[in-house]
Amino acid sequence: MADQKIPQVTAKRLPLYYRYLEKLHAIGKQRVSSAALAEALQIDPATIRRDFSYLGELGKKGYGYNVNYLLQFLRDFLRQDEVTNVVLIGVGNLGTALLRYNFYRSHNTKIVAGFDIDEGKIGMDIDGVPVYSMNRLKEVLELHSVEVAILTVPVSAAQSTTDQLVNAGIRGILNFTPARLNVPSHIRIHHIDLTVELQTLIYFLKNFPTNESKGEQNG
Amino acid sequence: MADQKIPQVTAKRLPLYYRYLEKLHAIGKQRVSSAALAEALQIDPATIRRDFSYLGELGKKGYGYNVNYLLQFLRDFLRQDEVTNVVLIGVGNLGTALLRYNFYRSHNTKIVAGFDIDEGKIGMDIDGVPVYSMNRLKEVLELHSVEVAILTVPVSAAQSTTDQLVNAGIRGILNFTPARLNVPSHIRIHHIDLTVELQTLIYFLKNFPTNESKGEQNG
DNA sequence: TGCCTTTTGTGATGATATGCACATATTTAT
DNA sequence: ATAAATATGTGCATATCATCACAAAAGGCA
Ligand SMILES: NC(=O)c1ccc[n+]([C@@H]2O[C@H](COP(=O)([O-])OP(=O)(O)OC[C@H]3O[C@@H](n4cnc5c(N)ncnc54)[C@H](O)[C@@H]3O)[C@@H](O)[C@H]2O)c1
Ligand SMILES: NC(=O)c1ccc[n+]([C@@H]2O[C@H](COP(=O)([O-])OP(=O)(O)OC[C@H]3O[C@@H](n4cnc5c(N)ncnc54)[C@H](O)[C@@H]3O)[C@@H](O)[C@H]2O)c1
Repeated sequence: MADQKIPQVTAKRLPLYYRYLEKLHAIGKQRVSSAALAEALQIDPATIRRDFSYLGELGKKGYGYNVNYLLQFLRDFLRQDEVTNVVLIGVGNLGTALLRYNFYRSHNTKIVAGFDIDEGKIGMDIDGVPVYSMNRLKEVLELHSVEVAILTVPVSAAQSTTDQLVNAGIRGILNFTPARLNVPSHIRIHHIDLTVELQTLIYFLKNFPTNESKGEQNG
Repeated sequence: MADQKIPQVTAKRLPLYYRYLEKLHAIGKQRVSSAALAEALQIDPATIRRDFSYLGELGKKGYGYNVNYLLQFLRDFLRQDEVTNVVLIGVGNLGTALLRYNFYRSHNTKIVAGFDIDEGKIGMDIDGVPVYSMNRLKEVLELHSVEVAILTVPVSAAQSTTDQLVNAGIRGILNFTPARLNVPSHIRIHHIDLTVELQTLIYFLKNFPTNESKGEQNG
């Protein structure tokens, strides 16, 4: 498979394409061109074609892309029909919001459990997701075959919690804390630093008041 | 000023440096090398030196960087002593979490108001931040000189809300909805798509089980 | 003082990503 | 059937970043 060759930026755009194709499918659209996708997603059409070209020759010249075919292809490629179970550590302000949202409704990802050290939270059920004590971490991860954790604890608890996660066999962490986590090299970490995002936006506004440059890739 | 020449990625890392320097300052550290910063922030030391070099010659050979000096320099450069007022549209799950967090405690950014259409929410006070009806948008933006909005409404309301924001004179939007917003070219938008972040993490885990590659820059 | 060590700032190179521009293939209309 | 219109896939130029590697400068120690 072409997997090994896909640029990181492309991998980040594929879910975007997938989501939009679902929408097109839902309204009965049969075909779509890179130009139409470009318009809707605000990505250059050549970039879109290049992205798809990494996966194979998915389109037809003079026609464009068949929505059903492309959708199905991406579904397989992104393994959208396998449900991935994840857990969330730190059921506070942000953690609760993410739990409530859950990603399952529209996606293939499901938060199956929350964890906290606050006795008041342990035992709660948030929109169907149970909150456990941290000492049940390993047990629950194994039960649900969980390999990915969302980390929304206070920054002071970030490293110790991460150590516990690594110990319990996690492989990937989506880190919302500002901490730079130390982990063995086989663990993958993605950082989402909302404070930095906000500050960066403000920085650009203050320093490039008349913004002609294209927006960068965010999220 | 060197402003015009700073790469986007550097601009995103500056707040990171600033935050860590504050920490060093707090524990009384006087000097720091790019190697030490690299270790703590998990960024290549050459990248750090290059980043600083865009701002001037801030270090001294054989010595490193003076923490106080660098901190003060970045404070000025990032205008960390000017408070930037922002508003938040859509006081739901995510919006409430962001409001509660607020960025003011440790940063120069303050959410001064929330907005919603839900009658049950209008008039509320969330940790000191009032929630207004959407028809008071222009008035409140002007009162507090707000130019930046955080958007956390349902995706269905994203474009119409954006139009209202643009109309009311906003210049930058931090967009948490999955919608690709259409705005005049002078408006700057940063997207934070949490679903895509999670999916991308999972994609990389599934496809590169033994991850040797460095993690990319995320937020 | 003089020598060795440390560490910067940056030229050079390599890696990754974007987007133009067009040959090519296919559709659509007449 | 033929021509015109459409839209892909990709070579190539350009842009943006990351990192190596080292001369040069400054510190620190004997
Ligand atoms: N809330 C936001 O909008 C926001 C924005 C930017 C960054 N963040 C970051 O996200 C993280 C969470 O923020 P928050 O506002 O939800 O904080 P919070 O205090 O509301 O929630 C933290 C939760 O973690 C739990 N916790 C504490 N120590 C723990 C431990 N050792 N193990 C397990 N659980 C533990 C607490 O009981 C609490 O429920 C913080 O690191 C914060 O910096 C949050
Ligand atoms: N909650 C999450 O963790 C999460 C994760 C990923 C993405 N998102 C995105 O963030 C957005 C908000 O998510 P949420 O879970 O907080 O939703 P939510 O339904 O809890 O909150 C949305 C809020 O917006 C208000 N609102 C609706 N229409 C409005 C309008 N026209 N003008 C002003 N306010 C309006 C609603 O009254 C509600 O208070 C959504 O677009 C969602 O896709 C949320």
